Amino acid sequence: MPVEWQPVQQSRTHELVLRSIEERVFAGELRAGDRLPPERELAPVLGVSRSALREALRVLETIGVLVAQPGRGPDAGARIVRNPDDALGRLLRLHFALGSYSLHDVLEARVVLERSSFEGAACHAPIEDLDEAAELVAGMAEPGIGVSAFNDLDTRFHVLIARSSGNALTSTLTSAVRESVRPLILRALEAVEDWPATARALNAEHRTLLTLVREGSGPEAADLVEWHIRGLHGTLVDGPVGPVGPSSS
Amino acid sequence: MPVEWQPVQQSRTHELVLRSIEERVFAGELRAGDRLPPERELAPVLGVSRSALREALRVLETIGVLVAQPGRGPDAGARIVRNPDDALGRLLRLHFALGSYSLHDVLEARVVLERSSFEGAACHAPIEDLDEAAELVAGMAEPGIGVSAFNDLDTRFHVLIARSSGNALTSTLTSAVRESVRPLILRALEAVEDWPATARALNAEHRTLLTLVREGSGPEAADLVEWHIRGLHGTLVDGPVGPVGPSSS
DNA sequence: CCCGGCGATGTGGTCGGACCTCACATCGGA
DNA sequence: TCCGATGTGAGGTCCGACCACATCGCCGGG
Repeated sequence: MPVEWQPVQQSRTHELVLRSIEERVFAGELRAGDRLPPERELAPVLGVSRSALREALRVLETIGVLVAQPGRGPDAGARIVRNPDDALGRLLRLHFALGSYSLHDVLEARVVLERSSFEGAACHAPIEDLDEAAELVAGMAEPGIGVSAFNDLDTRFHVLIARSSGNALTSTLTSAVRESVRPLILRALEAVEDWPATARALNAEHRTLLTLVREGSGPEAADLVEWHIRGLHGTLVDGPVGPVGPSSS
Repeated sequence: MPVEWQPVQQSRTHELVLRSIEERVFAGELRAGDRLPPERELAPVLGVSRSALREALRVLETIGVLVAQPGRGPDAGARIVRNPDDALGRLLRLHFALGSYSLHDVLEARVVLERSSFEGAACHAPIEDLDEAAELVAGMAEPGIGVSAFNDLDTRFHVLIARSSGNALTSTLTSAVRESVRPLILRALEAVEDWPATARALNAEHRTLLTLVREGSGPEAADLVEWHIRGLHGTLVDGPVGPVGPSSS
């Protein structure tokens, strides 16, 4: 046999419905902002039950392609939207927790993506984003800031830079990857010995990063953020915090 | 008010179920390979109807965390698995079709990811993967190969290199991004004027890439693949093929 | 004439029950 | 001993009903 046999995949109905709607999207017949017919109308048109249709809609909803609101009026019903971030974040978080990806893999991915983010941000980040980033950095420099609050601000800082890089895709990916390791970083920060000193060191890096981005020094910012990320992940593997997986801890 | 109000988000039951199962995964109580109780048992335990539970399971299934098989025996039932690739691919394809990402964004993402892939592959790609890649390259060099078959092999080549880089996460991301532009590339190749010449040029690049990877020249391979990708995407925007989105092009 | 209350309407959300298909497990007859 | 009919339990599908909610529009009081 020339190639391996494909399972004939005789489908479950909801899968067919999903495929049908996807094709409409690929064909450009469904665009962001469009409304789908009500479930009770669409189901018989597609020749399936409402349950099967709803399962397909649910899937589309969780991958950020659809939102559904009950009620009546212009906002009600199922609408096509573009909100990939939540879905991607959930996906990566779950798979990271399941051990699909090692910490090392995530580290490398972060390095690659954030280098690109910072380089992009150095080239064309809007001023207001940089000002907002400055506020975040200032927030992290507050004396006596808690680990949790710091982690929140740190996440928002990196995500903001990614978004301001002008590339929606790498921005989404960066956010998702950063979010997926967020609980791990939180635990690592909680376990650090001299927290104030660590915070100061991280803050210094953040300030320098922001300065480099402001003056358009893309490559330097990229190098520094790589060092920044590798340093933090180094404490992850060295520290007493084990991986999420079943091993030890 | 200190911070903006969060919508209270009183959730729909299936969302609660989803969250509940997710927490089990995050807590490490559910691992890859584990089986969930039958739907008819689990639903009353969680205090929801089977429909709500099924919607949550369906979501988990489409993000590659779960597979469900009917019947009886060791393979039957709902099992936790790790198969993020399909889900990620579908997600990116849909959002790309919806115009969440511009062609430029995808180009940059591909460049960043595949540079990393090829550098990784040059460092530690297993011999058998390289041999398989050589077969793919040879397949693409077949005289009179069709555009569609070429595109298939080309996709498999890039995905294979990504997988052999040893990084599961960037591999998955690379595959997903490459797959998301697959139909676009197909249309661009179909529209090319002198197809045999184009194929020859691309094949030469592929051969050189493979050689560089084989001899461990990571940076050189990265530079070449960047040039390779930018060249191909250049034909995309130049060619008569417009982007899927509604915007002008 | 204006305006506030209140029911009609239509939407998604949920639920319980019923039946189907499938694949394994079992047991009986050849 | 072997083989096929049958039982059983899993997910897959469908149906009908009800619920919660938001809007629309009527209607009566001011």
